[in-house]
Amino acid sequence: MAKVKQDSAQLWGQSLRTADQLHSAAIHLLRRLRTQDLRSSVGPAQLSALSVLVFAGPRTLGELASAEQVKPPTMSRIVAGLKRSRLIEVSRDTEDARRMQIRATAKGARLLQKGRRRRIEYLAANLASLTGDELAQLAIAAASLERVLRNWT
Amino acid sequence: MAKVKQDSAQLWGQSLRTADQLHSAAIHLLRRLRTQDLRSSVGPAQLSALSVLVFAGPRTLGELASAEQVKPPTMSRIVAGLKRSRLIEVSRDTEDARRMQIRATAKGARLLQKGRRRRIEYLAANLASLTGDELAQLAIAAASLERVLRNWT
DNA sequence: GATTATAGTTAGCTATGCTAACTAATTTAC
DNA sequence: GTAAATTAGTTAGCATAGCTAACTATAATC
Repeated sequence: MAKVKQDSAQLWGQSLRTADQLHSAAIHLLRRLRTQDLRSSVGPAQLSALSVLVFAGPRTLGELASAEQVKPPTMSRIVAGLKRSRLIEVSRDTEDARRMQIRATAKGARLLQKGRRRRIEYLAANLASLTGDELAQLAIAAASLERVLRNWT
Repeated sequence: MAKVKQDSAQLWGQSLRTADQLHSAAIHLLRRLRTQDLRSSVGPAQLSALSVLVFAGPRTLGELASAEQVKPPTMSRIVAGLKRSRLIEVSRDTEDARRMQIRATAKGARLLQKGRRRRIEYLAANLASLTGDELAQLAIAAASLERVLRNWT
């Protein structure tokens, strides 16, 4: 019993240390990558909502808000901005006139992919200092992390 | 030559895929963790600047701005907010009266550590779904990533 | 048909980002 | 040793993004 207790305490300790490292690394990583979002004149919240539409398909405003963990009034303004820039199109749901169908336009998809490619190439270029093994481990770890995020409580 | 070329092309391909995963994971991770900051009544930019002061020691406004990759007017307002909440103290540099010496107060350090612990414990709790091996790999990967960030170009 | 619930919007607050233009202090040039 | 240039930070003004509270419009329920 004492053994089990000690083991799980150690595991928790390592979880805490790892969580701390991940937290710090994620903050600093995104801060670096943010510098690549040049003069797109589209803010980060708009880009992030657009990415949901591009990668997960059309959504209602409420679905977008919950995907982005934001309240509806906030998403309402984000959608208004994207619409003004013609990066999305909005129509009424035929079944329920309260709902909106929001979809990315071709222009929106192009803009997103371009910015995303810029960020990712910038990061990939900086991963070049790693060995092949380290890179492979990083890929495995990223997959673990994605699983953790999918199963989040 | 052809062999080398092909190898480095494959390496670049894996770097791109890994970069993409990391990018996505970092975004979603921080979005989750952000939900733990709600009650602190101190915004994310203020918390982040405060963390620099707590972990790296006193700084001038310009140093803080560049550490946070933000322009001086923005940091000026962030500092004003922290000062209003008495989380930092500001004094003039005795050598150069243009400069400010900004340091965290005990209250600031306490608030930061508390919020940080909340975030990290939340993340650590969700890492519990990983096996010990996966957790260990994640820790190694986080260290690699931190090295990449330190050597960033 | 009246009430209740749901989807989004509007109004108004705060925080955070920017640039341009300013003040004040220090350094450099002559 | 003063005038000019540089440096540190602030102020003003604008845009984006987050929130709550209160609203409109549609749908579902009783």
